[in-house]
Amino acid sequence: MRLTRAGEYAVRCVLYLARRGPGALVSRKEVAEEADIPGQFLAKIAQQLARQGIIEIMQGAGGGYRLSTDPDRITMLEVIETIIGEIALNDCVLRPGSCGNSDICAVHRVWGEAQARLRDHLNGVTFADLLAEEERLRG
Amino acid sequence: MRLTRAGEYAVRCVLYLARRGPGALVSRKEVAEEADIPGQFLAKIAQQLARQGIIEIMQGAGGGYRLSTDPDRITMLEVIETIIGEIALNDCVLRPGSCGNSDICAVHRVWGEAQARLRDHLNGVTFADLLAEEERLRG
DNA sequence: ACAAATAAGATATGTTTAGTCTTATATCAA
DNA sequence: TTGATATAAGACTAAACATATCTTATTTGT
Ligand code: SF4
Ligand code: SF4
Repeated sequence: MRLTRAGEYAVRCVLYLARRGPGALVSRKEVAEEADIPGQFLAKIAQQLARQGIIEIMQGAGGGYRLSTDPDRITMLEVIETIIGEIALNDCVLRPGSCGNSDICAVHRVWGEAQARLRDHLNGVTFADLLAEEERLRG
Repeated sequence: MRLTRAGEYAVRCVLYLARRGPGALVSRKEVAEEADIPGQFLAKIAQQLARQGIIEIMQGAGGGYRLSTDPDRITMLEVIETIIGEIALNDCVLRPGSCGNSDICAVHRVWGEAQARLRDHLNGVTFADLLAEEERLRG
């Protein structure tokens, strides 16, 4: 895998929305400025998050973004994989056909297990957890 | 992180050398053909592995590559990081200065822990383990 | 001296990333 | 119903990176 800039921005965006409260409708401009994300780039990312159902986008004057569900039901894995696709440490894990050896390859198994552990770990972290940790760090 | 093609080739190269026996001197041509690696590209990768002390390169006629130590003392992490640099899930983990928030950022901690776990896991797999697993799969 | 083999640097080539630009569409409010 | 505000969607661009290959030099054994 590789966390691209877009993936990092997606996490920042969702975290900022979570921080503003579950129901808050926040303009793209505000998110972009406060979370330090290039505005137009954020637009692309938000559209992907919306397609995935993680956020809702309101168009037109007074529009903006809001979370479509509670922060404790959104995990880091979801947000990241929405943007960069399924996390894969080696291509052969995602597409076993890409290497003819994959069914008898010992290395393949190592990648598979490492990937599974990483995904499980990230899937265990919700944005509610992140908010709570932020509180702890601040206070 | 991201396992590049070069990283994958490095693992294949070391695994092939381990398979041929710890002391065996194997020509680049043989490694390239048997492990399915473009010859000149393998040369570059081998040079990096040699600089790191993982393999030894003998120049001149009758030259080639050999492991410089036992397969049970070479881990996947070592080989991979020799080629692609330290595994990093997010840039801020490797270079905290790259994001001003890193010391108060809850997300940062998640990346840090995930990265540590992944590296530990890969550091626990030696090429002797891989050879043993290959035996098990074959037999 | 010659042949075999790797070293090292320069040079493509293709893909991905990161971001911008432009035009269209939706919404609110006067 | 018109204008201002805001996002949608797709085309486009520039830079970085990955994946090699080519060329010339150097090393080594016979
Ligand atoms: S050799 Fe093994 S690890 Fe490498 S690509 Fe093929 S299956 Fe995957
Ligand atoms: S916001 Fe947090 S996770 Fe993102 S780059 Fe900065 S420190 Fe790292």
